[in-house]
Amino acid sequence: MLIGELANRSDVPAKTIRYYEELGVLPPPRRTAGGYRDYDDTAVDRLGFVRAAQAAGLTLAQIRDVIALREGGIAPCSHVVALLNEKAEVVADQIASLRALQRELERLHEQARGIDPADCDPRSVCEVLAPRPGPVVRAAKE
Amino acid sequence: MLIGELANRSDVPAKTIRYYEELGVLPPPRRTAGGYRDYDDTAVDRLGFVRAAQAAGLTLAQIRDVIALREGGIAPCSHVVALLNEKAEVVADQIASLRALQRELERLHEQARGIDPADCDPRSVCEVLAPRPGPVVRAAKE
DNA sequence: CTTGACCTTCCACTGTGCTGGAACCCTTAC
DNA sequence: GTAAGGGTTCCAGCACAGTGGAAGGTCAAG
Repeated sequence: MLIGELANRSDVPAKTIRYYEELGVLPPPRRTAGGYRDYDDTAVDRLGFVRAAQAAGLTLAQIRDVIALREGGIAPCSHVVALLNEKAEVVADQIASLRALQRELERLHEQARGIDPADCDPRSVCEVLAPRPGPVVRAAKE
Repeated sequence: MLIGELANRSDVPAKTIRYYEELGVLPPPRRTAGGYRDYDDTAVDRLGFVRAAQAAGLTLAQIRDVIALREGGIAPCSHVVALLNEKAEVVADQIASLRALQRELERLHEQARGIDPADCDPRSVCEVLAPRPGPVVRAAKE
């Protein structure tokens, strides 16, 4: 099957499929006489795996490594479990930061209630955002 | 004061200060005869505001716009409140996605318990990540 | 023989907030 | 005069997962 059909069947854009190949997430398929990529059905399974792994929050680099283990003849299960645990920690941290930010936003909301724009000292730009309490919390990333 | 002193006093790297100027977050200061940036004390306040606004999760572009209002003689308070509300919504969504991801990770953890690597069909790469239920949840971004 | 759909490669760009480095100028002390 | 320690500009790149577009090759139908 050509790349367009694979794209349709897997619901992954052809452009992305080529990108995955470049990253090593998808093995280079054989080519037709004309130089077109020619996939077999396992490519559909593979893309399904990639989607499942992304849904679990793995990066393409991690997914590539998992696949490399499998291609090297090693069942990657324990490696995958370790990745999932790692990810679970990261997610917990992210949730914690976001919750802290949520609290900060609530505080600012409260604070805004008590402010008359006319009282606002232009030097502070806007007192609604006046910094106050303890450790500064940066917005969570990723 | 020169940029280095401002950097020390505000705890923002000189490089970052120049970057903020380029973005329009900091007004271009006057220059010394030798071409050095020469700041007054208001620059320290301004950087304090930027940090507070970042702590509330605003982007530099949003911060720039808030500052532009203030420089245009308009008290930006109501605009800021709107931004904070917007941000609060985004944060709530992010927390929801991360929690969904957390549940998915727990599910996979459970699932992994019942799997013997030897049973794993290489076609699926690793059954620990076998997709299962309904809507696929992508990892939260930002 | 040409049109159109499909495929190929390659390079650049997106958003976000910086950071690093090169090559060069200014100021002060020695 | 020269060295150190500021400062200046501009260009490049980081992570991340793609996306857009140009220039061109392949293949089947009309």
